[in-house]
Amino acid sequence: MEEQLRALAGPRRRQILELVQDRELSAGQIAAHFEVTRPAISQHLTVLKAAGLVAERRDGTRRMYRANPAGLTGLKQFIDRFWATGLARLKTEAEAEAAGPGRRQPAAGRGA
Amino acid sequence: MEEQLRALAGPRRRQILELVQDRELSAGQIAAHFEVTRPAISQHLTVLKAAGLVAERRDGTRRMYRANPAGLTGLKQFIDRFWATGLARLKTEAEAEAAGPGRRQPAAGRGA
DNA sequence: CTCCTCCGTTAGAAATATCTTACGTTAGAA
DNA sequence: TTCTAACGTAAGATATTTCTAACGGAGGAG
Repeated sequence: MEEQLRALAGPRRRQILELVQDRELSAGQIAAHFEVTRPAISQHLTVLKAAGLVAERRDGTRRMYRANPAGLTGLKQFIDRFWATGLARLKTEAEAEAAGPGRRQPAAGRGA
Repeated sequence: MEEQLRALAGPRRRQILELVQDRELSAGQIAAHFEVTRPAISQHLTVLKAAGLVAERRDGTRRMYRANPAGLTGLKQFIDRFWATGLARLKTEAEAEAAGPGRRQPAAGRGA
């Protein structure tokens, strides 16, 4: 998950990912969308591939890339878990607040 | 979202986030869990706070921190959207494959 | 008031990321 | 084979990140 976060942290790589999200493009086609040099894009593609966020397919002398949603599995789980835990805590606190801001021992929690 | 991704990309900051996910801790208590110096932790907390991933509360001379799940909203949406789009594409391709690997014009899609 | 604790901020060193230029490799056309 | 197109890789410059050491301010105890 470390690799995926670091890969996504770069804005250029997120843009690349958007490009190949719903279509397959060659390295050259991807590079044509940006103002940086082609080797720079190639390096970004290497990082994305290492993180499992894009899949590579060879077609003669070209290399075709497309997004690989499965590579996001770990990160998605991390965020979902965090999100769920946080919401649960907020809910608990809201209930405690509703039960009585001054009380110290609200009547052993029956939610809603 | 840029800020949140860069904040999460550092392993140390993810560990901090885990620590304050379900309890509130002071800066000093957080620092005590790591082997780096206290100012380093303070800087990480500044980054996390700027990204909206933690909330700060003052208690006398101390500063208490806890995770703020709402700060993940944008990133969660980004990942969920990406995930959904990718799964939809995979599903479409699987159906096309099932309809006939050699065919060029499968009989206008009736799913499953 | 003085003293002490807790913490953020600054300055600077070391590691890392991102880009450009130059080069090497592979696949197909002539 | 020779030539060309499409890419990846290596080397090096510059910017950014992450840490440590030193310092400064705010809040309570005596």
